[in-house]
Amino acid sequence: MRTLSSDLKDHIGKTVHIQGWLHKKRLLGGLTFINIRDRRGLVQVVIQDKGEVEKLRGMQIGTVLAVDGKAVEEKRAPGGAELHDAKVNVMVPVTDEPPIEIDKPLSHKPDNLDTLFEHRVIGLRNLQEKAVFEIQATVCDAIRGYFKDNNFTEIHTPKLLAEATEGGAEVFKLDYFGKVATLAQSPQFYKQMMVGPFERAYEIAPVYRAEPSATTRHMTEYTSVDGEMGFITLKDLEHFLSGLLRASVDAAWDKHETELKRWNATKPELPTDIPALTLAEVHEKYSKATGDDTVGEKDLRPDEERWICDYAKKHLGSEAVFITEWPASEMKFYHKANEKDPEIADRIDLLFRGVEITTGSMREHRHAILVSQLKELAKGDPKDPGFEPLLTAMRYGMPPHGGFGLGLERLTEKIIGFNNVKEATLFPRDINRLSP
RNA sequence: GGGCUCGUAGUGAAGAGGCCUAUCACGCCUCCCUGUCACGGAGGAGAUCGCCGGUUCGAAUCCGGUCGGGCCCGCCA
Repeated sequence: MRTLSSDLKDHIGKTVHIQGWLHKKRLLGGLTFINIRDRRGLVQVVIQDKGEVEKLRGMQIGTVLAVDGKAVEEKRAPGGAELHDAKVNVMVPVTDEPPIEIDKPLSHKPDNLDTLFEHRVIGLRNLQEKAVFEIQATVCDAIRGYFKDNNFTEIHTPKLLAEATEGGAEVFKLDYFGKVATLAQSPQFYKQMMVGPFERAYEIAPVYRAEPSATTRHMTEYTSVDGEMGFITLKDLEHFLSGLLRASVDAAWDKHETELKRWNATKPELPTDIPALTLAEVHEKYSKATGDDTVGEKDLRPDEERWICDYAKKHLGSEAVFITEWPASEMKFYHKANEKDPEIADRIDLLFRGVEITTGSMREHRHAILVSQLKELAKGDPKDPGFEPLLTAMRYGMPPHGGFGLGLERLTEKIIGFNNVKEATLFPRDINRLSP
């Protein structure tokens, strides 16, 4: 029976069998300490028998070991317990020296990120590095829980599509048995259609963007958290997103405070209702403060996103901020213009610690208006197989509805306090990286 | 796609015309060490300074090209 590192203290005085990876060797002459890593953490093994130590000669970090020994309470040991009288069995010997060291923090300096990703397979064995993805898994769990608590149904939509549809982002094209298929840039139309059957639906899945962007915010493949709900208003969406962000952050801090502090993370300040500013207000404040005139611009500059987040932290008591009242002239064809002011789109962006993590909007659910917006804004053909199903949904009854897309890696990045989204991505994909 | 910037042992860094036969730390190998936990100590191996060309008596160092990173902008989320 295998005992896990975390359970050693429950077996004091007993002989136990542990299995894991050699994580660290410390040879002190007559006394040798080794750390063994398993899925729960590390266990310290003390070896005095020269013959047992000799079995580890030439064995590199990463060697897979099984060790039998006696669990002993020991104040001087990490975790308060350790293994004595160890009998070592090398299950899988490793004699090649690892390309990077994993028992100390890996360099996350921008210049060294390439090395970090090149040796990702080994680097993730570093406890601090793998914690990034344990935190991400917790965030993902929290998001699922929040959706579930709000009566959403999880869906899985196709990533292979017939046409380039949404407009905006470039899509990847690929050969599909002689036809051209595209990779989904978002589950946008499918999640909207699924409001019909489910009223509330969500998906957490990869999406693909063929934009040749080389920034700290962009990848060609990322994990999109998509939600869509019927019978709501833009204000409802705002509340929902406030709750979603707080649930994510709280779960991460409840479960991983130690790891987050090791990354020098601070718990973000987030009020119950995240403050909202209009796009015009942001331009005005930014222009006044920096002397860089952005008034009248139809989007936010990256520097404005950073600046307004600093502003919100200092003056609004929040490290996240909603941006509202976007120009209707720039909206996607499936967005809905504001009923009272048709110059404004019912769209809302959520900025968190300097980056946009979410875009949400009300969708145009009235068939006739959607058809005309499709023709005018996207120059699209309603008969196109890429658009036709969405229009069918509207034709046969869709309530006012809205939804959002959230970048899981950007959220994780900013919870931990990284500056590059790729640091929060297991195996990042960008314009020049396809491997590992 | 544009601008700026960086490529030096396995990893991280120093060196900015001759002090370089290239320095340091970690890792690796050998030896010493019984409470380490980024253990400590002694010794050793490991780099044609990304690549190609040029300037110069002399290039890791200057110039041009090239390849590969990074950051910002654009595009986008």
